[in-house]
Amino acid sequence: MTRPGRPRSAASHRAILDATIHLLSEVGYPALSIEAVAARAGVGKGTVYRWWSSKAELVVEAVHDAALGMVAEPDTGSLRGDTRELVAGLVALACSPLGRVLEALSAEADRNPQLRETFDSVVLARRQEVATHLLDRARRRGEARSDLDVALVCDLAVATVFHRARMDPGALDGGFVDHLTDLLVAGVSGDPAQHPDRLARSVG
Amino acid sequence: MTRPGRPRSAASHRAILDATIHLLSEVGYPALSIEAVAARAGVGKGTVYRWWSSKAELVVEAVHDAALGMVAEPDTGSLRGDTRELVAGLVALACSPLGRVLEALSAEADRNPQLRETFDSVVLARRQEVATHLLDRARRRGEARSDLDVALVCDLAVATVFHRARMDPGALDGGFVDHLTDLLVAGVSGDPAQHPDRLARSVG
Amino acid sequence: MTRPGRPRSAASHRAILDATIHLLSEVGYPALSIEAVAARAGVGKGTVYRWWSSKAELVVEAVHDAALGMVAEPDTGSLRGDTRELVAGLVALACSPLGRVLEALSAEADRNPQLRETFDSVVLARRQEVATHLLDRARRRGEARSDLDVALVCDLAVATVFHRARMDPGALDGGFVDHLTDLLVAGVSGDPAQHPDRLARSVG
Amino acid sequence: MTRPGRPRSAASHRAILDATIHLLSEVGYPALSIEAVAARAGVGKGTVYRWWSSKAELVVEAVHDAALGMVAEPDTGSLRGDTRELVAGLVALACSPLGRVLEALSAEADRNPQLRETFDSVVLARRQEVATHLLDRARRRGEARSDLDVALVCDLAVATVFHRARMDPGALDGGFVDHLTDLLVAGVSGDPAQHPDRLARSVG
DNA sequence: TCTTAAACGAGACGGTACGTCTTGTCTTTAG
DNA sequence: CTAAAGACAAGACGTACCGTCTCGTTTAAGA
Repeated sequence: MTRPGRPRSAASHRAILDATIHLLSEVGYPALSIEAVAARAGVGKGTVYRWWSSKAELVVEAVHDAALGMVAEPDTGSLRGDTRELVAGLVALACSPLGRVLEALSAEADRNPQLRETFDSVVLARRQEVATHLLDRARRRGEARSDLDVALVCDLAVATVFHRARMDPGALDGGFVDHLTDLLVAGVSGDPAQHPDRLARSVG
Repeated sequence: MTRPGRPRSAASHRAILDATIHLLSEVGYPALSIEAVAARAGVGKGTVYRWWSSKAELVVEAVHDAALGMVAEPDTGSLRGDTRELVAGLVALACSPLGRVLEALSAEADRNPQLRETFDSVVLARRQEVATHLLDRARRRGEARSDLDVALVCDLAVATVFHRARMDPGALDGGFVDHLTDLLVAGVSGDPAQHPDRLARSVG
Repeated sequence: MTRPGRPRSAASHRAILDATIHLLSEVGYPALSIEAVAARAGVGKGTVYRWWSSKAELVVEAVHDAALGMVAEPDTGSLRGDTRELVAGLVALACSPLGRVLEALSAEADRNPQLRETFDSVVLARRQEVATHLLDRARRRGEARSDLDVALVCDLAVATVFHRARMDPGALDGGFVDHLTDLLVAGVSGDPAQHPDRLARSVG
Repeated sequence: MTRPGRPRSAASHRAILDATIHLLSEVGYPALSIEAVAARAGVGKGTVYRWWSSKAELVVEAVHDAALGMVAEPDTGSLRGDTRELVAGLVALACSPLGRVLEALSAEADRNPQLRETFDSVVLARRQEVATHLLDRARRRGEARSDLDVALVCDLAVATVFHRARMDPGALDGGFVDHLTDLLVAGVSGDPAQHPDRLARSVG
């Protein structure tokens, strides 16, 4: 027993999500208009409004849809190798068409919790998971400190890559990946005992 | 010998810049409208358009005007102390009203080079200078590696602070400052010899 | 031997025609929507469109359906009596629910020949027939001129009644019927010889 | 001391009224859209809405504006001559572009009192005035009955002309004018004493 | 003082996009 | 094969601003 009436058109649904992603990457979030999405998708405005009640809702679904399965789990055997791959993956993402969309999203994140959550789940969450495993392995090999804030390390990497992508996209080359990897590995493996305050604390 | 006619009204000028900063911090860059600036400043729209030909130009001047002399040079005697103060200063900036404006600016930076340059000169340039001195002193004390990319370290700090301010403003507390300082200090002082490539290079 | 498949629903057919008439009398022709007809008839939109290809076609059938046998043939023995009854019948029609529908129809007649024809056949044709007989009898009694344009006299009566119904429905009372009858009878029985041109013609 | 701000643009005002009249004559009242008026006038929608709050209001002004000084006062010396000129004037009006507009207006009159009033004041009022003078003169010459309802006579003429214009525009020729004049003159000059009822009444 | 001319406030202008509504058509499942 | 349901493309609705423009008024320097 199904609902009567004409079912939702899969073609329209797809066309709208695609148009949204393309327009987002071209004009950014604030300049994205539902009218333009409908026109680009070859669809009536009503069809968009029927299924998504706001621009944010539409963007959220479009981004989730576009970002399915985009993080691989690196396991090269060394902290440096794994980190480099994670950073390289981030750079690849930031440089992809979806990257421009995500930049726009993060830019809007402080004004719309829905978008913040989307950026978080698409860019950060999976990477934190991956990074957690990565650091566990590293710790077992004695390559990493045990008092790390994984979320902070992830934010460090993500923020820096997206910041650079925004401020100087040309600089996102292999050298950048190397240097950032260096800093992260050093930070992650650095002996906290070097620090007098922490030394004092751990002694006391 | 001055131009004939009524001179520019200093009061209007000030009122417009102030209104711009306030509105920027309230609604962000994309939603900032000249109409609203004019209304808030108690000024005709034409007066704004007479002196600034675009929203970007207006924002650039307003931000520069608001950001005069906001970075102190820390010198605590230790890398960790100096770093902590730098980070704390960044957090303070990001949490200030101007901080919200700058966030918005950095968000828009990938669409407008003029804004990128402004963010760069107001937030990054002076801090890179400060960080350079800070690291020089640290190196002289043997606390820092000698092969550091200062710009990258600065970007790391700035990007992370502003990223957190965007994604989770509540988390910008003392603990955050500590952890970020830890990571930066570890990264900056970390032994590059741990890296096989660099090891090979230093050996060869 | 019947056609295969589900037969046309007589109930739907009736409900649609009735809904059409009621809505026509309420909102008029231009504001009549197939959607509203379907809703009022408790029927799917498609069912209406299946059987009538346009609003005009639907209205034409509905009006013909509603107007079956509505003109009686007066024969009171005098021109005045017959005329009064004809006019009274027109006023009754114009005041009836169907009258409002016909007004709307005549209003739209200049944009749609199909509607013109319907108005003509429902309102005018039968009345011209009646009026022809009426005037024949009058002429035989010496009450009417012999050079009358029957169609014009009919139009005069119909147009005036419907015009008044539109412009001032409250004025369609017995006095109005009297006065209009007066004018028509006078016009119909008036001596054409008063007219110099016609005088000249009849002399020559 | 005048109002501050830019004054209303006379050109836009004119263009909007003209566009309204032209579109009315092309598509009729119900199909007239403010959007189309604005486009045709080369004007923003907002400018139309700023000065007229509804379609009806706009149409009312446009029609009044277009109808300034369109009724001449005939005085040929005879009832027939004056009547013929009045009828001919009506036919000319109904055949003019404004005529199509007025037809549309009268069609809508039963749904909108504002439009009724406009049709009345533009088409009827001035003609009733003229007809009153015309009949006064005729009565002084003994050409007309003294118990006439001038408004009814006017309605008769106006309704018939507009009815014909709607139902059969091609028939609005000189012959039509002649026949209608005949009937009107006969009706107006017909001896009411011929009528037994009235005779009885006047006797009693 | 009087003249001059730019700067000013106000706000109308031509536009564009909004989100809502209704149109007639199309496409499904149920009967 | 019809009926009902309802999704669809299209486009007008009236609103809200956009950035430009055109007014009458204000204001200070130069004559």
